[in-house]
Amino acid sequence: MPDHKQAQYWLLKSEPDVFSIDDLKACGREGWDGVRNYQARNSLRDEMRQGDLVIFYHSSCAQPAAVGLAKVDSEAQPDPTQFDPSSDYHDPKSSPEDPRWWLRQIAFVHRFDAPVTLKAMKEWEDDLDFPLLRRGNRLSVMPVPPAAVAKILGVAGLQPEQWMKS
DNA sequence: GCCAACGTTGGC
DNA sequence: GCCAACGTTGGC
Repeated sequence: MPDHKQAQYWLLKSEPDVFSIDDLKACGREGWDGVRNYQARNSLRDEMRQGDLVIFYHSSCAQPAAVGLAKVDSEAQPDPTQFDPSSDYHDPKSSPEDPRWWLRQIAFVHRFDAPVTLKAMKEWEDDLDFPLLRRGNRLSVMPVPPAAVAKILGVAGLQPEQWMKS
């Protein structure tokens, strides 16, 4: 069981062509819909807590990198796109009585002055237990160990203590 | 319940 | 564009 007093940290992947850190900065807050992987769903629905810090990551682009910070800004909500036949994320096997897919509202916090690239992170010791750095990882929502958060913040020129206190 | 086929992710 | 990794599907 997770200790619900303990701060937790997350990484959310987004393709910048679709939704970038600048898009989040512009709108301020966005429902993180369209997640259709059960492990990621479980993180969204069961493990995140309102206020948790999020590392925003750009994937499938020229320079994959952590590009900023956000925070979990709601309790879990059913993802409405699963019930919308016109949506790419429609799931005919799900029902409003027993939703299969969930989302959280995500709020913008900070855009890094310079991205913390995947290339740079791969230089780190691999005892961090950071899922992003594991081979073949495709999770779009994943926990980040505090040591990795501190490293990312440090490379981004931020004071870890300022952002990581719970 | 097994597992081959298939689709998707995502770095390169 | 390539391809490794991995999740899902569906026949049996």
